[in-house]
Amino acid sequence: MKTETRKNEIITTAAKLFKEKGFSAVTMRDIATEMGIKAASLYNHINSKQEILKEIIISLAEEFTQGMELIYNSKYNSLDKLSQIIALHVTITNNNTPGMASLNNDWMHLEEHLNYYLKLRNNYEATFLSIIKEGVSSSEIKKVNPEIVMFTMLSTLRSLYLWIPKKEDLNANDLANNLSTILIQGINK
Amino acid sequence: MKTETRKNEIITTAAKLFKEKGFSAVTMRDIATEMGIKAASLYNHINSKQEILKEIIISLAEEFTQGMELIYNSKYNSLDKLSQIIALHVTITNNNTPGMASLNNDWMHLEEHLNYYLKLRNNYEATFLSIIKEGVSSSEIKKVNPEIVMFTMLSTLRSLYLWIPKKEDLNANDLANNLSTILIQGINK
DNA sequence: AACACAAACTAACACTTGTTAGTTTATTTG
DNA sequence: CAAATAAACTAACAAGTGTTAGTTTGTGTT
Repeated sequence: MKTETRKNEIITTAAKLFKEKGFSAVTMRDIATEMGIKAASLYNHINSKQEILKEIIISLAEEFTQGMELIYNSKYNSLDKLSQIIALHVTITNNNTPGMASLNNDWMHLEEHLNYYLKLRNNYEATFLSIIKEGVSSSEIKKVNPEIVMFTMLSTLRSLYLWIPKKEDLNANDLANNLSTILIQGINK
Repeated sequence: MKTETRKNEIITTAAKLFKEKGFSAVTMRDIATEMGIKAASLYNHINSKQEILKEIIISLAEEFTQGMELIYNSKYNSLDKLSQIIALHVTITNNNTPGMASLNNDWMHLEEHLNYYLKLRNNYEATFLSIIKEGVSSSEIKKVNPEIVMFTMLSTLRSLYLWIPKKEDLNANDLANNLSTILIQGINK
């Protein structure tokens, strides 16, 4: 595809603005102005505002699905799998912070692609949950409510997009290690 | 004030819609339709769409500020204070889930009241952080990065509005206790 | 009966929205 | 040079936006 480069510039610019104000509050004129062109010119490269959102969110969701599948099918124990899930989130978020903001906050505006997105998300969470339950069964993990464990971890991981840009001194590896320690070992001495 | 009741109905209805689609995607006509009246009628009770958002967010932010002040000045040890912060979030969120969605996702649209909101939030986080640092100093808490600890806890607590409505079987007390265990003791057996 | 008032209404406004059509400009390719 | 193509432009649209003005309706109080 020839226009792929310019199209990607639009998507990147849009994602940055979507992160700041949300999908609905950003206009096509906002995106165009940010790029130094007119709104109508955007349509030489993209078909609609919706399509921009879809491109941002679906590719990320598929990346997570793929990563989770790999981890689930690996032969590590449950706690190591959880650490790898943490690393997966840190890596993806580190590569595309603005996109993660849209994934978290604007998925409900996907319209035609909403069902597909929800399918991926439900599948992701079901696999995540089953890894935790395996850990409880094998006595690696305390007898705690597995859903609350997943909720705690996912909440933290889904918020990474807010914190990573504010802490540029922390590298991705250190952050992943710190999070593993805190989430798995707790903070009590 | 006499019209306080009707005004509160508008705010409650708006908060519910804001939770589903976000502030910017909800129109005054949406809110009115949900209440079975016309958009113009809303203006007998409120001054602007902005004002609705302000009423939702600022009152919650002040509630958190007040609760945090109480906990900070109490004579409990650091870990107990952290448990109380968890309970504070569970209680407030349990009482107003839709409002918490706006607080988390739509604060950037506060405009005139944005600076005041940010002041409250910065103050809240600074106090939170100092409680964690005290715990590290007094050796109650492991030598971990205090900011990452706060980030982990706050991410989880700020996401409660998403999970509480889905788990009506869990009562507030159980949830707070479970979260305290997981966040403070960890999940490793 | 007369009045006050909360709360709804209709109609309209000025502006913003996403998007389309048709055209121009500059660069690359044959 | 000629042709093709990428990428910008101007102008305009139909629909939707928050909001205002002025009016009507119903209910309770003097």
